[in-house]
Amino acid sequence: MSEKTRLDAPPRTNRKVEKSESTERPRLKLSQRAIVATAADLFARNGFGATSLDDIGVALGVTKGALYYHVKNKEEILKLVFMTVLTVSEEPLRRIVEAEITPVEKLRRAILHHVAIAADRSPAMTVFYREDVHLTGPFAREIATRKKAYEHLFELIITEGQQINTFKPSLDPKIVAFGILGMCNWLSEWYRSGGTYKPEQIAEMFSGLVESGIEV
Amino acid sequence: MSEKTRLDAPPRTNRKVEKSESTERPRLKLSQRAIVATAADLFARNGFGATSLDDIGVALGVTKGALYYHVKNKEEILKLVFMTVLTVSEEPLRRIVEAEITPVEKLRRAILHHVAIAADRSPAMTVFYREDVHLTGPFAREIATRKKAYEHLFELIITEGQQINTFKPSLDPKIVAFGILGMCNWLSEWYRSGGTYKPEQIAEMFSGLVESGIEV
DNA sequence: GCCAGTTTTGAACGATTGGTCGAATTAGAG
DNA sequence: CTCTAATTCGACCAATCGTTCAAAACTGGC
Repeated sequence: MSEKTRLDAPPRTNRKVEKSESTERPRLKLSQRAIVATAADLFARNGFGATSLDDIGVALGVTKGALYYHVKNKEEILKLVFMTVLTVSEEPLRRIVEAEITPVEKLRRAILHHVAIAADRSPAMTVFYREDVHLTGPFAREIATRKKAYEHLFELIITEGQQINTFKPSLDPKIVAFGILGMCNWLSEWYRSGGTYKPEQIAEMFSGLVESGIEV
Repeated sequence: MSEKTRLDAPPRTNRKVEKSESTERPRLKLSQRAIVATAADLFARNGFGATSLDDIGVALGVTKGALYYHVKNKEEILKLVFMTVLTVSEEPLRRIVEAEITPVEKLRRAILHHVAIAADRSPAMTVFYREDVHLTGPFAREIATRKKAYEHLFELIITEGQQINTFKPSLDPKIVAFGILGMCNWLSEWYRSGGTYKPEQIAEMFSGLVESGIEV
């Protein structure tokens, strides 16, 4: 934690609770993978700027100096979080768009795909959309570009559906795409695993809503 | 700016450009209102944790010490940003829900209301949904509560529409409400004033999408 | 049980941060 | 102009930050 702004009455949360006799910490083997996963969690919960390398180290049961053996920078950790999201997102969606199925079916699968990621990889997804401000230089531009490309794939599905007259031609594909993406991305604000619905069920409801609307 | 993490090649953006001969700065009269507005802008662009009080001072043409005459804390600034959002959001939506109009019309107006805020107050809205992590104590809880209440109002509209058989009874109002809110809130990620559409047009497209769907 | 390579420590660094405060400045009323 | 209160300055503080690095600790193969 180590919040930047501390109030008068410092709400210090007790860290390092487990200090039993011999076995000190869980101490899963340190690796770049573990660092990124833990960091994603902390970044999502406390924000990138308010998460110190100390925090990440403590969460892993390790000194912050040790992190630098596996990772170049704090920013590199953030970059790796972004990369994991893109890695699991881009390819599958591309395959859906290129598949030989109806636009309706494409849209359905695309929504399921996106909802599933937003739900299952919730921390990384949250970071992906909240902390892009902290990326700098060429990488920031690359992320922005690939994000746009991803959104464009949704747009393509809409456009295709309009061309074969399955989707209303009056709607602007870009706006519709943004609407759908917003609907799905917002999951990371309210979805908690173990809730009433599983990601597939939510995806189905979203699909139904987008396809035929809410009116009876 | 003053990023916490600096890369090897520091991409320093030139601040303090305007340094003409006599008239030094725009120097609008300093006030709590001005501080909050400027801070909202900076928080939205660079994040709360990465925005220093120095940054806010510079943006206002003032030393950071001066800020403390109008404001107690850095966190109080953040609190005030949150309050401005709630101030313009809650009351109008409540009036819409309580109005004597059809649920369809309520939903239409609610979407317009929400889209307009997300578009017009973009920076504050961005902060509202990105930086809630940095709130602590009772205020954090209050914001969470009022946020939930706001969402619940959307839910109410859906439920009402289902009861008079205008909306499909099969849909879960909560999920639909979250979907609509996500669609609208996502505006702050892509909407830029002066773009192709005005907020009212976007709201209309969203309404049409939600009401009758995308299929022809 | 020794050795080389890998991994972690722990202390230190320079920079920046949010916050404080008395002195200096400004503004307005009389 | 004068006096007072409101406002701002500018220097300062303690804490925390990301980062570095030599030394220590651990590791597996021989």
